[in-house]
Amino acid sequence: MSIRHGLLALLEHGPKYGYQLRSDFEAATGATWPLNVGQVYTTVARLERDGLVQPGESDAEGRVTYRITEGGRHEVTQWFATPVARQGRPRDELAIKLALALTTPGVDVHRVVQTQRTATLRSLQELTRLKAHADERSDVAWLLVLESMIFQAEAEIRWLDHCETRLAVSAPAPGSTRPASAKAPRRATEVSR
Amino acid sequence: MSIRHGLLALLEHGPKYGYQLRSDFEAATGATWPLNVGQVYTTVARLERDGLVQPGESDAEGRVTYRITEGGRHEVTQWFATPVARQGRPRDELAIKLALALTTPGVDVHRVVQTQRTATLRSLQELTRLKAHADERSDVAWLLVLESMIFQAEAEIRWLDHCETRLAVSAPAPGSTRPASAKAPRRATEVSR
DNA sequence: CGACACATGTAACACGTTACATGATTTG
DNA sequence: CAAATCATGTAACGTGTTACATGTGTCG
Repeated sequence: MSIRHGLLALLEHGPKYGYQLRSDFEAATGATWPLNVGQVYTTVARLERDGLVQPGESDAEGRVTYRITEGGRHEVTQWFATPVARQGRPRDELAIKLALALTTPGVDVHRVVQTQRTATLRSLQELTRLKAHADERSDVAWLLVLESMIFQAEAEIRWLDHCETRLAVSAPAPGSTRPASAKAPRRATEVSR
Repeated sequence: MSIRHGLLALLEHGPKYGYQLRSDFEAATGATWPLNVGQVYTTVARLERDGLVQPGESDAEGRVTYRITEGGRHEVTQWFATPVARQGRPRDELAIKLALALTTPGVDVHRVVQTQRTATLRSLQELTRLKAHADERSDVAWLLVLESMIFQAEAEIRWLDHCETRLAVSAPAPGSTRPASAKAPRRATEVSR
């Protein structure tokens, strides 16, 4: 429901038209998650269906605008007042993957963890680079989003390392390929920042 | 795609029937995310449609089992070998909410942050309680999932605190309601563990 | 017997997402 | 002029999710 509410919140600034909603949304979230234009129209249509927005007059250049309704305003207020619940969140694919990797025959858990760790670390570096870029332009919204992702990525790496130590205890020697090196799992290696 | 792949991975243990898949999935992920039985059947039907599973013979008690195919096995291998990409993940609702709260008129960002912080902290405590419970039973899979959520919750709280300090700088006095108290935002207050 | 868990499905819907069709306007 | 961007929409699909219908077996 992120897009739905996001667009709705944007409409509290005043009536907007489709394309504008898209660019505003991307601006507000720092273009971190690109948003297909078509989706704006489908989403707004659904919002209209639910009575949360109304078609407004065409603007000066003849573009179709949408206006938020009383119900829409209420919905937004509600949205901001309600914390995001952990239960309401989508299942964490990574956690599921690792949990299942443990019990699935023929799966090298260590390998899975390391693959993910590398990928996450890489994305963390990329994020840090972007953050520097956002710092210059002092784009607060973008900064917040980026930092959120950075914090998450760091937590993920910590968790992966934690998993390795835990697995190292319960499954000492991972079978075939491994020349008895690399005893302690690579440590968190905090990236610059 | 978590459920899809999850069920598929479970089928690598051998043929299973619907109800069994559900309980096994919940067992593997520690019942953290309850899974509606109906969904197992819809999902398995889609897997069959895509040629990743095949209906097997009925088992001793006459229950309809499903068997994983070669293609299915390949898919699972692929799944475990491919890291979960940040781009592929669903949009982070909390980040979006906060980013939009910044620019939406009439929204008390401080309040939003605090509300979320309280909720997250509460859920963190609940998670810690559950972890103790999982520790006793030494249920590794469940432990991993729980710890994943704990790490995430902690990161979220850190981030929220970070947001507050950042906001405190750019918006010193939040307008009307506030008797000039509470200068420094509540600190991270690491929970026991 | 009645309630409850087991077991299998189906129908319907929500949201997110992409691909495509169609114009108008701008710009190299 | 041609290409790109702006702008609006639609059609179709995918997964996740719930609610319901149905039947069997078990247990108090």
